[in-house]
Amino acid sequence: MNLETILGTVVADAVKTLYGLETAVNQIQIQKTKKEFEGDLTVVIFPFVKAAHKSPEQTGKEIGEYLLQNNPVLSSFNVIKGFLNLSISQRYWLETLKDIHSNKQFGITVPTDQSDLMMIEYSSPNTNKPLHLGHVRNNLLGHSIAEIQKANGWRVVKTNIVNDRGIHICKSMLAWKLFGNGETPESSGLKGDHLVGKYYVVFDKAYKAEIKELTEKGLSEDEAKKSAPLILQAQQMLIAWENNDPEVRHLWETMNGWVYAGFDKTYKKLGVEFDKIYYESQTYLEGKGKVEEGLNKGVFYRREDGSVWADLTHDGLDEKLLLRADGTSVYMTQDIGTAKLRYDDYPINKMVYVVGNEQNYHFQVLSILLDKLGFDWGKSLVHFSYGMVELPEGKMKSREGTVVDADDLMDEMIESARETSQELGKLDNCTPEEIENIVRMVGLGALKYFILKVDPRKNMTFNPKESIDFNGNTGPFIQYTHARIKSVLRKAQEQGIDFSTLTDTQFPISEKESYLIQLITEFPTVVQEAGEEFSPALIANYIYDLVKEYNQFYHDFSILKEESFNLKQFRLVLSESIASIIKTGMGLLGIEVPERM
RNA sequence: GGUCUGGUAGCUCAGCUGGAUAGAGCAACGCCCUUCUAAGGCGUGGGUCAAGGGUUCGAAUCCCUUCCGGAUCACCA
Repeated sequence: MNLETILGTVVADAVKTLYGLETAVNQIQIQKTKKEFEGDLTVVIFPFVKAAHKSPEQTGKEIGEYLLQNNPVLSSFNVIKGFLNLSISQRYWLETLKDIHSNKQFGITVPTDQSDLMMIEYSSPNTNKPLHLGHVRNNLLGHSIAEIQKANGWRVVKTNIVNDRGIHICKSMLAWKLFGNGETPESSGLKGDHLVGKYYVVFDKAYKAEIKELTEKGLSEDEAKKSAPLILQAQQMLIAWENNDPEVRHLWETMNGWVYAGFDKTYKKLGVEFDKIYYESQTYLEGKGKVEEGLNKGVFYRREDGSVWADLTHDGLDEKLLLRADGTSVYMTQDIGTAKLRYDDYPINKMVYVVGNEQNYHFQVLSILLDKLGFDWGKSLVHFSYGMVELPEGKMKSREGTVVDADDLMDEMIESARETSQELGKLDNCTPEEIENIVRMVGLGALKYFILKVDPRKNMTFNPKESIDFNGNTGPFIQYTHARIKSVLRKAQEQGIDFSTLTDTQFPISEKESYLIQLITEFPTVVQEAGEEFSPALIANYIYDLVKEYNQFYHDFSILKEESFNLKQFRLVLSESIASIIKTGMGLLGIEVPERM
């Protein structure tokens, strides 16, 4: 039970005893005391003044007296306006720190075999172009939220549904066939996904040229788009693919193979991975059966042309197509099928889709459809809907070449980390392997933190002209603090100082120090909230606050030169506890922290 | 047009389940390395919290209206 709850209970008692007012504990407002006032926690008194028939100051004083007498954890209080500021005894803080320091799993709930299972779908790339910054946000959020849910006691299965078929894939294939001259990743030196992406762009250019030619001949824009030879060929290729044409299938397998090899490298560098990968080419026919079933049950209906629809007007939505007139399936049909497959494969208690907010409508519909089809988990699926990454000029567009490439961006970040390290002379005593590792951690740390610190639901802006910072509220700032603490701890160890625990817990500490312990105690709540709200940003911002406070402490107090053994030991234990939270917390964001930098 | 969503410092963002004088970082300017890592610390300047109204002892936060962005409403995925 945390301190707020303990105090809340006593406050409720106080109000009842003093004024006869029944109050639920969770109705009592207890917040951290603002820095400019004395105290650790503050009770808001205004809600009780009516029952007390006294001034806020007088009421606060009476409640304060009661608390002081009935809870040994408190050392003093003061009342300012309607705010009762409580000071917690230093002994309590020291005992708390001692407990936390000895708890290797502090803030983390480890799942067991009996824990509920959460499946998290993320990444979900198309195999016709390389990953860009938008995908990076998706992957980082997906990976991080998986780590956070694990830390909240869930068994987690991370899954990826690869969109490996369709007309867009055929476009790249066709362009390669027509203009590629047999180019391969080996012959070109290009990463496979980039090579295929190149031909996607080639297709688009050639296609646009054909459209232009046709419109100049008098066709309308629409007609030109539909009758351009290239698009007709691509459509034929798709049909050939669906008919298992050996040549087309072979080309498809070859080019997708290149893309997967490229994706693997990108995923590995980003530090994300999957437990189970589904391929749309294997699942896209699933779901038709379910739609037929719904049709028979009368949940869906068939139009004269043979297409199948769901009428969602009673749910405040439109009508939705589920099968085309020719009987082929659409996106929604596939998602129904994929969902069914997954529930056949795993005992899923909760399904989470990490997909951009542009698909809010799709998932709203999917949830309703699954529910109508009788899946009891349909209603409870979670669409973890995140915002777009925008450039200062607006949206990124693949075809217009305004995308920020994932591989390029990671490489640039690592290179600027290298430059900064060299300028500062930080890594002069390290081996080349160590340097490589640190520079990678720092560069990627900066990128990941930059993305994860913002509220996932909101759109965010990325300006490629301004490099991502290494100072201030950044990943490297946090990593640096961790490295500094580790450095002090190494020195303490060399000097043979014992900081395995707190020998004594009865000596005075400063306000800054007790405040740091208070911050530490908030970590489990933050992890829990991050899980409930699906927000890695909560963890990022918490770690930043903790680290900022610690740096002030580090600047103002000396640790190893402190003469009092109790204080020296305490500061080491405090520092080690904070380093541990930094490491755990950053781990939940998928960010590594170096031992030195 | 319907639905959803956002508007906080020059820029990027916190704060939003109502509480004290709205916070950080970047950018600008100034100070601090003979002391545990200066990727650090301290300070200065910078705000009609889009606008107006309402509820309340109290509103950036809740409600309504308006203005300005973004997404979506495909027999694309």
